[in-house]
Amino acid sequence: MFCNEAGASIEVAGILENPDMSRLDRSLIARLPAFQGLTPDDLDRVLARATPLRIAKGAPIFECEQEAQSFFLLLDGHVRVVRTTPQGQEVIIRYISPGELLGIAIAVGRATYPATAVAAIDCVVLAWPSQLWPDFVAAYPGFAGNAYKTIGDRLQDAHARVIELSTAQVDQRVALALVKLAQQTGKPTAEGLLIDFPISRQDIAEMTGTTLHTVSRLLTAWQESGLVKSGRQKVTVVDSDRLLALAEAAPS
Amino acid sequence: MFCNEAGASIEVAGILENPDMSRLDRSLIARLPAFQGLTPDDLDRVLARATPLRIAKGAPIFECEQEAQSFFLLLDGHVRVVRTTPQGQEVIIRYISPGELLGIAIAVGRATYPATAVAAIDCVVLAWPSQLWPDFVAAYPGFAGNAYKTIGDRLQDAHARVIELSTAQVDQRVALALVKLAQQTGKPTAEGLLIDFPISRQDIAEMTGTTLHTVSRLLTAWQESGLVKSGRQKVTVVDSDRLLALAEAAPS
DNA sequence: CGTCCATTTGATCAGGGTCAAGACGAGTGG
DNA sequence: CCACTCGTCTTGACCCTGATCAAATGGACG
Repeated sequence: MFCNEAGASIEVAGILENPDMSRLDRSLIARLPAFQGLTPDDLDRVLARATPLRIAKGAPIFECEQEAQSFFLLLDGHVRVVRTTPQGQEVIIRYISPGELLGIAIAVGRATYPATAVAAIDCVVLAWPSQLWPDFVAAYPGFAGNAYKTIGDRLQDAHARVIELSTAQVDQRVALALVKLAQQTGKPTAEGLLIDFPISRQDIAEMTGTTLHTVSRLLTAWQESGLVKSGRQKVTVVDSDRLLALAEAAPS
Repeated sequence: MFCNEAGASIEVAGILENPDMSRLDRSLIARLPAFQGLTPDDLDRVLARATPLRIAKGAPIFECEQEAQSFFLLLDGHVRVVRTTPQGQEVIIRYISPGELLGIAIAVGRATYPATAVAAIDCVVLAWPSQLWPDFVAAYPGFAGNAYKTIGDRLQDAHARVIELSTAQVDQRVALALVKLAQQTGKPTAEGLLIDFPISRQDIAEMTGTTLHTVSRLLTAWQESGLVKSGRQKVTVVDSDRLLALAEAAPS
């Protein structure tokens, strides 16, 4: 179960090799928003029920429509949440960063996952069986509250994207998507905020409802004006402010 | 508090005139999904804390960014949930039908409403103070569960719209919006399913991310081919099946 | 009967999708 | 170590969908 097509050869911080992983990162884990308000004892009990999993880059964590047997917390890596249309076009719903919950369909009474989650890079997640959800809600109201807050944020986010797609031009949407990604996952470098996982033009297109061609043209144009710097599956946001201004500007 | 700019002159089923309204519709209310799983006694207690309100057509129930002092249940009428962009463009997030909860920001830990709700026609709602939410969740887990299910459905819906806006053509989006509205609120007539509240071309445009001009052209074209029948602020879906086929067809 | 708002319809045009081709880089197997 | 291949990215040319601009028509309501 810890292996998948490339599982055997992955080298992630040796969490699985350490039988006592939960104690190892306890202090880090305790700090996650998902666990705010839990007593150390409660946290112990919650972590004791979790199964750590390592997911290879490109491997699915769960698939759309599949029975929701577990819910997850991303400890390390980045996850892409995707839906495919009947015609086979993919749309990226969101990227998940370390510390976030995912696959929490069970929290809103769904029996199946509404989307597919794929590891954008090698990931480490904690998994809990869905049956535990009602117990967790009853025993650790803080945990449930944080989970519902997450759902509320995502609902808000989804509405924001509906509004964006309805009213903004392609360049604005792409600019905003890059700014958000940079804020969410940006790693500071000499040149600016580097998006911390491989992301192709195609990926950006699937996030913003456009084509890789248009994204490519925009990125080269912005590179020339010093807003971004980009390479193969790599984007660095150089001037976040000007990019954001572009995203919010009236369509000149 | 029961009055607003047009409040005094509205004529809605005389619920407020009846001091005992809750007993009046008890059997109807008990049947709403929001209350499934509550014992009659619990339902009594829940309803005893509710304030019935009458909202005139066009009047707001709550406004975006405003402090979320209450949550609501729509008993009668139809509510349009709207967001306005900084540039002043309006986007219709959804229409609420009788029996649905609204303004449940508090359930996901928000202090303010994320959107504006406006009565599309004269409405009757029940309002509860937000402070009651934690008590309700604790005392009536079924109520909370149903509320979270509602939120899950809306999240699902929002994602569906993101996908639509990202991948479908305007005509498909408009067709799908009409089919959904007809299913949700359609009143059977001799000609087909009549959408049960005044809805303008502009409204449909704001739901689908297009312009009233394009909607107008589509509706006249579809009227000629017998798919719909429409008039001033009025749309009847004549051939739901063919309209749905159009919505799902590959962009020929 | 006049005013206001919703709707229709035509003409124009541009944003951005589609089609096509080539360049570049990275990993693979010989 | 190099040649090959595949996937990503770039760039040009073209054209279509649907927005924009403009104006007229038609109900509804005071």
